[in-house]
Amino acid sequence: MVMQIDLNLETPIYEQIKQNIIIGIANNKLSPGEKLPSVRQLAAELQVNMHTVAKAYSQLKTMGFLAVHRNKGAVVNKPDMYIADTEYFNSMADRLVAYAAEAVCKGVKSGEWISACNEAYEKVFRGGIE
Amino acid sequence: MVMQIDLNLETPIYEQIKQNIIIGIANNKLSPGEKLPSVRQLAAELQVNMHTVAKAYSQLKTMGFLAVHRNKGAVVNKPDMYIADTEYFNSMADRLVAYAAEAVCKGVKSGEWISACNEAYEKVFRGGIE
Amino acid sequence: MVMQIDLNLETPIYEQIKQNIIIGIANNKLSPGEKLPSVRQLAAELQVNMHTVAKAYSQLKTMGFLAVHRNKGAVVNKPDMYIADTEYFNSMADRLVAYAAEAVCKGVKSGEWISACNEAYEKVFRGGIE
Amino acid sequence: MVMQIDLNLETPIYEQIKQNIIIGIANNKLSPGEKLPSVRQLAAELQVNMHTVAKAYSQLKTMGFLAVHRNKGAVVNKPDMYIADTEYFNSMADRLVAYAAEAVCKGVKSGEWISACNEAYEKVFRGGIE
DNA sequence: GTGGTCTAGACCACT
DNA sequence: GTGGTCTAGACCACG
Repeated sequence: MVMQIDLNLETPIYEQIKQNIIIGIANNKLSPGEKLPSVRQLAAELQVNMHTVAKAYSQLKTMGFLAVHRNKGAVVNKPDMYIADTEYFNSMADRLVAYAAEAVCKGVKSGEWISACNEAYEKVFRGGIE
Repeated sequence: MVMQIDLNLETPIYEQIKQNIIIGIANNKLSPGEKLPSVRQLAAELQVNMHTVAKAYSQLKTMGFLAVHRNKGAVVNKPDMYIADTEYFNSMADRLVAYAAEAVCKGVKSGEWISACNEAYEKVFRGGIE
Repeated sequence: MVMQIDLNLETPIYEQIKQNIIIGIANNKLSPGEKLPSVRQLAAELQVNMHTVAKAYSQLKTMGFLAVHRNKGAVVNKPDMYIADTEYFNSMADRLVAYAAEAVCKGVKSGEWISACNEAYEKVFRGGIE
Repeated sequence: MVMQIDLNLETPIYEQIKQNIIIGIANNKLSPGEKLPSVRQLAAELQVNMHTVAKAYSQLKTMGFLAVHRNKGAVVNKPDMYIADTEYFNSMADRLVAYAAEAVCKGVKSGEWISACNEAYEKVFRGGIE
């Protein structure tokens, strides 16, 4: 798995790592049960500190996406470990409002907004039959 | 204009102020040419530090939403000062991908995602004919 | 609030800090809304590293016990932020089984076990009317 | 004796093995004088490393539950080798306090706590007259 | 002055 | 060789 990290971005590195892995899970580049590189390996690859990677892994573990073991490294969990609940739907809605507001201000039309949202979804969708 | 600030949120206060103003512009509670309260006034009203409000105004100025004059205070700009360009569309798309990926992972269906996006847009839309 | 930390224990320092704070909340030495010492302050007091305290605070935040702000430090949350759900009851039961088994092996009588459990509860109970 | 090992748990494998054996002794599935499988045998059965089983046995020996002989393998000790002393009661009390504190914080009532403790005890009790 | 992030290096637990 | 813990020091965002 290739990962895109931009050290100049305001987004913390560990957040970027998290996002990359989440995107990987979403579009099936990372399947449940698949092993991720060790913290040391990934840190070397991305040229960042080991602890930064460890923090990303640890938070993904808390979010339910990964299982992390002392000796076996990090492994992608089965989907039932992190399936959406009502609370998630609410927070998702809230976060979208802030983005939508800026888009509206900037004159983005309803159709443009929806098609951008749709493209984003398709871009990361794991594909296959639902 | 009433502003909702939650000091307990992880989002920085100045970001919350920015978002409130942007939402206000989006749904026409704030019209182009309208004068905003002074930094001191708003700070007192929200019970936050003056610098915090100043930072929000300053960034909104950079984003093109406000015009800030030395003695006249802050005024909402005309839409052509901050209309979306290609660069904005790209950054919007990038940010949406991160959200969409988490949603996909958590099993949110395409229809659910789109309707959430649509609701968010309608919630902040300034109304009127497209 | 006085805190008991034993560097020679196998329990990680940050866990000990967490436990001390949880006990403090349980027996009302720490009330909702009360401010905790800053990470630097507590670290100096306990003679441990700042980051170790920060980790404890951060995990207590995740568990819902604390609200942590960039500038205001850590504050004890209101009880409704961390009230027990079914899942908690189950994990609590599981953890108790391991302890009970050892006690049974060691010939601890049912009555002794129950009274020890009861004493532990009373020792940390916040007192007052339910 | 069937043993439940969950590699995905945060609890170290050797701890899980220890707990299983202790629970076995508690509810009389393992009687004093009974021979346990050899390190190699159990390791093969559980599909874990030999050293892991050896560590569990060794610690159980230190705790007084097992006698381990060079060529005879591991045997369950007689109860008088590991009967509770004051020190054990104190450590048990300390461990219970940490659990009780979290329960109290989370609003678990005294009765709920006691009945959970009681159930845990009954679940592992070896049966018979006290 | 507060916590957050990142880096760095050491030692340990686990298998 | 894996992740976990602890220490330490630098810089930044926030107010």
